[in-house]
Amino acid sequence: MSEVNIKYLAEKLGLAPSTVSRALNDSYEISQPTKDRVVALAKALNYQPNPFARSLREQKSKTIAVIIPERINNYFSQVIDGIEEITQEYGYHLLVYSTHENVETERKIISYLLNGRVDAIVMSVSSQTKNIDHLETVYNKGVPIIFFDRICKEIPTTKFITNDYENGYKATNLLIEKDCKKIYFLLLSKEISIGKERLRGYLDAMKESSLPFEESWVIQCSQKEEENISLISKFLYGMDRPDGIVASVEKLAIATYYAARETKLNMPKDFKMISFSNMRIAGLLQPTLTTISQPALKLGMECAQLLMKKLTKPNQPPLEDKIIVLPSQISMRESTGK
Amino acid sequence: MSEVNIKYLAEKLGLAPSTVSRALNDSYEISQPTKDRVVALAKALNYQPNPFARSLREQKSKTIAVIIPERINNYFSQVIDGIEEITQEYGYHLLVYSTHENVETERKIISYLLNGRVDAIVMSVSSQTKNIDHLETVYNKGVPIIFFDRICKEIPTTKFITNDYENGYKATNLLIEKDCKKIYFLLLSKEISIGKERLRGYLDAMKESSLPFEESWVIQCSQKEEENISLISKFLYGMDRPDGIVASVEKLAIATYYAARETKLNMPKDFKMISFSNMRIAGLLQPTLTTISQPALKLGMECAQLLMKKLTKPNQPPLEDKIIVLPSQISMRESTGK
DNA sequence: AAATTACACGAAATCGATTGCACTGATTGT
DNA sequence: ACAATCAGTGCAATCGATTTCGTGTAATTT
Repeated sequence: MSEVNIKYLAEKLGLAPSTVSRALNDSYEISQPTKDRVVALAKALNYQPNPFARSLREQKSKTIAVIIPERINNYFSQVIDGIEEITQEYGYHLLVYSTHENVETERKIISYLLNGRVDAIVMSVSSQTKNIDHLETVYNKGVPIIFFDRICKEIPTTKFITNDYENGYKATNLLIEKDCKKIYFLLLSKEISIGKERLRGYLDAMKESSLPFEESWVIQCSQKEEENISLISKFLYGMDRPDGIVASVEKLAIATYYAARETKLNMPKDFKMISFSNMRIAGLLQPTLTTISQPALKLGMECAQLLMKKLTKPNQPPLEDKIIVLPSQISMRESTGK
Repeated sequence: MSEVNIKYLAEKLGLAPSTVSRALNDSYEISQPTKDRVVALAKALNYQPNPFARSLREQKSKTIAVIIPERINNYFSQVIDGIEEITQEYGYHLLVYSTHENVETERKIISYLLNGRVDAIVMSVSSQTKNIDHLETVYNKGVPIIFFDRICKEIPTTKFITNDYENGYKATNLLIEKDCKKIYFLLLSKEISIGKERLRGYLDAMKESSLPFEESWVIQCSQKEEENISLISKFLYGMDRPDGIVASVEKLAIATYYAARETKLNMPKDFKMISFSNMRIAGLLQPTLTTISQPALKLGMECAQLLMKKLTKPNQPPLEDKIIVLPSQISMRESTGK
């Protein structure tokens, strides 16, 4: 590829490779005239240092892995945009992987990353993840790891989430205020940390209200769109259907729209819904969807900022074991009634 | 990080590093018993070869760059999913970059990749891209590059697109069949190759019909959502507003929905619309949107397949200079009338 | 018995950049 | 006047894996 290497430059300049290297790195031991000559030639030949030689020597890759459960999801796209915005400034590169919500894939991806290929990992765990051996391995190897959204509490590192408990609570109360008497909660999977928090908010809100509640109102959904639609349709067909639904993730809200269409029920007349979602077009659905949207871009930026500090400044302590909570925003729309 | 290297293994086994390397690579010069011992220990210690040492030596990175204009777009997410599905099997990694439709960013990203960091580039050029020096540099350096969707015709390499001309033509005729008399075309930017093709299809369909046509019906939109909405609203307010709209990209269709709401016009009664789009929820909009959706996943997979062949098989010729066309699919929905 | 050959493995060079140490010539201190 | 200091540069080792070229042994051939 690029035949212009440091040895070639050295030859052209009548200097030693080491001198060229030091000149390019602006070392104090090199005289200004020499530096100027070196830099000039490097620019003229468009010299680009070989990243692998450098990584090998320095034991760092200037690369960060981002692992997400799915790509077709605005939320994750926005988070990555946020991460990239910051890391780009520092000359870092992003390896992006999707687990497709599959733990086995997650394990495999992680195993590829334990050989120094990346300097750090930013991830949102798959909904299937129960056994966290692979995550512990990462931690034990000393690779900085940051979790976001779907975090793994057991690993002592920094995690970023939104105020899920609070919003689960608020969302539920919002439906209660709108006079809903029977509120269901759609859960993607019990393993997801944020699902749990949102559920906890819902449960507490239900408990505090004087409304009835049954365990079976917490609906465990799957990854498969079709299954979810028929599952939701099933209980919407029932005489004892809910008149309020809290969807813990966007795709369940969408499934509910399809189910509503199938069952010919009218939203918000027959039932109201609120969903956690970062869709841009929530305002174009029929009816428009009341959402709780997460500050995805900001979250990505903060993750990256923290990482960059850790990776680029000398003598940084390990990432603190703490959870940073960013506030979400509720947008009232038609699906919860006017 | 990982202290288990080939030298360490060699020591433990009482062998030379070269022997260990050969054993792990299943060289014919190593006896079976020795191979077994080496492989066993490597597995036991969970030995992972250092990717940089290997890349440095072999002059290849097993990494591919994917450059897209924006992340928050299902189409691109699906393409990347497709690419990843194939490249993962071959042990390749994906560096993903977004240009945010900015040529300067595009240039910068490309410049980072010319030092051997990646073995190939798969990209969709930004809508601003006119000057293609940076793309020519890539080509001249011998880095395999594949374009998709928004291609750069001037570079002699393989490009993947969908049958944009044909679909622009079909979409327009579809509106004509639905009795539209005045059909506008929403264009994102004249620089985008696919925009041009879709436009050409529209123009030809208009020409062939007996309908009137004016140059000003091709609306040049920008990247800014707000600007587009007010631009579209403006002509929708006019007395001589269109009764049919072909949106060349998804975001313009969305802007049109907002504009329709603002101007209190009814779709499909007052005007009909068809859009190129890969939205999953086109069927949930009000009215549901008739779309031409591209085979994004498949496109990604075919790109990757071609690349993998080029990169993993010996003595491959350069990527052929040709355009591969994949068929899109039209989904009729309410926005074009029943 | 000498020579060829197959086999199993080791030594050292290589990829390209960085860096600890050594060396030269000039300047400063005593 | 002679040692000590220092700026400016080169030499060689290093990072970890691969690979070229050998080496030594045993088996087989002539």
